[in-house]
Amino acid sequence: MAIDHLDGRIIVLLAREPRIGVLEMSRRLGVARGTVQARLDRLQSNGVIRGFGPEVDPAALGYPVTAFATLQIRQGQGADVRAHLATVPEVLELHTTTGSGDMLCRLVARSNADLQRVIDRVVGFDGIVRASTAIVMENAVPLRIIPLVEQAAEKQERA
Amino acid sequence: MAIDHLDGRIIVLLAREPRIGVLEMSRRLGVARGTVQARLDRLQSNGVIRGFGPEVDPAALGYPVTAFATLQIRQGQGADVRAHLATVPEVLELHTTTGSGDMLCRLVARSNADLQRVIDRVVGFDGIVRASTAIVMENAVPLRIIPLVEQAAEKQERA
DNA sequence: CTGAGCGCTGGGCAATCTGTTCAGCGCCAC
DNA sequence: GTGGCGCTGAACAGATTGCCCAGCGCTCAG
Repeated sequence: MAIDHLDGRIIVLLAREPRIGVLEMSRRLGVARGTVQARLDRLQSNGVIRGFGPEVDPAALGYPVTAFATLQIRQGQGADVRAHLATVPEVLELHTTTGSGDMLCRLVARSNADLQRVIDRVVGFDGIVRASTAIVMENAVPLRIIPLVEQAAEKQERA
Repeated sequence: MAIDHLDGRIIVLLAREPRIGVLEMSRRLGVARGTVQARLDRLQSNGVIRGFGPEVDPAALGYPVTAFATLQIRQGQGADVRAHLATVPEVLELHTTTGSGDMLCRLVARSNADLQRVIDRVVGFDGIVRASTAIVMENAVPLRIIPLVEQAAEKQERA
């Protein structure tokens, strides 16, 4: 659960050059290959590293428009709404939250016009009372993890 | 830019079993290795596949709390705010949006109490007028791409 | 103090995969 | 009909992987 400095360097290195391989990593980090291998195994079984899935760019797939929708759900319909949204491919992510809304979801669409279709499909379900949508204009900070990893690694100079 | 059915199968396969390797993929898909290799190269240079960075779980790093904050920015301070937020490790993602707020960011924290510290740091900056935060209770649909890839692949039975 | 457990090192092994190249073949457009 | 393009099936050397081992230093419990 806690990661030390070496773990941090492994993750950062991996994030910067994913195709790098254990051998090359051990060379760069100046440790034995077995060590890197053991650390990686541990990080993966710990769940710190979930996997190495391909990062697909929706824009390159023809879905350049991203939006966030805040949904208000009718009492007791949460499970149904979740199931409904899970069937919509354009829903990339869904969270239930505290606050003014009840759920927050990330959507993509082929165009602003197409976004209307997606939203209609999302909210065209009985349990959803209201939806408020914010279209993303610029992704100022793309999803990142390195700074957090570095911070976590520093705090834990060996668990 | 457009992907066909084979591209879709490659991506889906890769998403399900990231460690699979080109050779094994070609076996499973029933095509020649060179074909898979060429497709992969194309997908990557197209930008459809950005990379294969490790997926790190913030919760396993000691940051189990996720929240979304909607920020209102003082006119003309956008760039400064972006730069400020980029320096906060707990800010995993930042978008500028249309709608009631001006920016939407994803935050993580070590606890609900720690979230207060993070928010203070985020909003403790001159250009930010107001922040409204929603704490994530459940990640009903984790960030996913497969359904979208499948849809994109079906629409394009060979570009 | 002593012994056990643990992590890292440095080495070695066979098996596998990668990057790359080649010729052949079907298909489409010009 | 000819060229371009994509896929196949094969080959090659080079590199990497998964796995195992003995040795060594450190920490902790007895």
